Amino acid sequence: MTAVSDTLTRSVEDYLKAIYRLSSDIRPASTSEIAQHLALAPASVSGMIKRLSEQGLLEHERYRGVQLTPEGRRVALRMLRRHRLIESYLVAALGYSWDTVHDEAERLEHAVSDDLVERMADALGNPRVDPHGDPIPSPDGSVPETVEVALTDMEPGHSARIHRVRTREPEFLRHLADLGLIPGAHITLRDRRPFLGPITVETDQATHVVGHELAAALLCAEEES
Amino acid sequence: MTAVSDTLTRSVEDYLKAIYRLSSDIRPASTSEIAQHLALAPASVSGMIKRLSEQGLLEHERYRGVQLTPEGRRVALRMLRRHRLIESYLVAALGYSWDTVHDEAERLEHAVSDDLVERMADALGNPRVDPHGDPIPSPDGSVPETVEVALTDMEPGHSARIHRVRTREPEFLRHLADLGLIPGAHITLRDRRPFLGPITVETDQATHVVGHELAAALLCAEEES
DNA sequence: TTCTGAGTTTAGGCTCGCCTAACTTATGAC
DNA sequence: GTCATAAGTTAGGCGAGCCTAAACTCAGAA
Repeated sequence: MTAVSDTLTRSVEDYLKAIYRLSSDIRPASTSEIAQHLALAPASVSGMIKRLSEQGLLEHERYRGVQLTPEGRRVALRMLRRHRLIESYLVAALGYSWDTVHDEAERLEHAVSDDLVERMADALGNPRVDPHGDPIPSPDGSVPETVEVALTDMEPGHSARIHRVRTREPEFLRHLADLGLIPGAHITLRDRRPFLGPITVETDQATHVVGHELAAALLCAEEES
Repeated sequence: MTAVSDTLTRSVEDYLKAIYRLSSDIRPASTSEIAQHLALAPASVSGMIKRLSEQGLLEHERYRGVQLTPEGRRVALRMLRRHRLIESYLVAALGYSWDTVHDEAERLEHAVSDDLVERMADALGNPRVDPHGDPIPSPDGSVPETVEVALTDMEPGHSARIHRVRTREPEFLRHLADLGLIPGAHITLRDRRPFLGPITVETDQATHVVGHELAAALLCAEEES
């Protein structure tokens, strides 16, 4: 068996990850979006798209954008599993904080073997989410669906549990950790000012006023109050 | 500060490691040796040697061979530290056996950050040797000197402690582990047949007869008997 | 319906790191 | 001292992956 994933370069893996993130079943990813995401010139992306669609990793409709094929999605999910498990391992086993793991994982995800990834998973007891609350795809590529609502879309008075944090900015992450606004925390929305105004949120420890941008990064599961 | 080591490719790191291994203060590494070691065509090595000597990482005397400059040696030792610490970590923390860690470390050594390497070192209590008994260079690049003699060069009746194992062949390593011939083991040479004949060696548990090739891979520190 | 501009693709060029083929150098046998 | 040969180097080529500049497409405004 010679799986496609055996011969992929680091670059290709990054393209597929980016396209996975930027596209959906109903919306293809555009050349310029991908270029932006990877910090490359659009022309470079066009070239790579051509190669990858010839390899059967994505579908390309000229001037319209790209979607992953099942094979391409398989690769992307494999990278996502690696990335999130590596982040989890670095935090749990080597004392990294959640605002510093991203770059390290970004490099390691291309270098680790499947064996090592699964050993890390076992050592952690096969976690289902990473330190930011993002779900870890299973080895066969399934991702649990969850219903989440941004803190900015909740109604005042409602309670919820923080599920995921949608930023990777170290400053944001450190600030959120300082306030106790981390995955698993129980919160109640107290006030929401209009026009992207600040949000007042109560944790089990304290009450904080946070900016709209920060609140929008917090994805929550609402609870009966 | 922009250290040279910030911009090196995986390939360059491998060349420097190979040259470190193949050369000494008195003997330069030859083009064909390096090519052999890296499984490349000699012409490719010639090309890379040119680039690396222009970068100040090695000294090249045409048709004579290459030596590392202090800067080149610094890079090589940094890679060696990484490699050996990664091997140590994988064995100690993730249950790898000493015959399977090499390939994994070979890829990871190019991807880890200095920070991660030092965290692994700390987690292990800053070991001085790796699972094969090879010394781990310190962060500043110093390598402890040790006096070692191959089992094939010892006199019958003499006792010793196994320091290092000079092979990476998984089959050899597994076999040695089965016999208890691992770093730290106390042994006594019982018999040595001439003409590269078999060696009889006694451990604390048993007595084994091993082939010359295997015995030559065992580097020992002799002890008073 | 035509035109314009944003977005996309093509054309051509570059470096890295490898290759093979052809040439050059050093060395040791005679 | 000459010369055959092994070792090393140069020349030229290729794919990956990036770039800039130029050409093309599509969609929305006039």
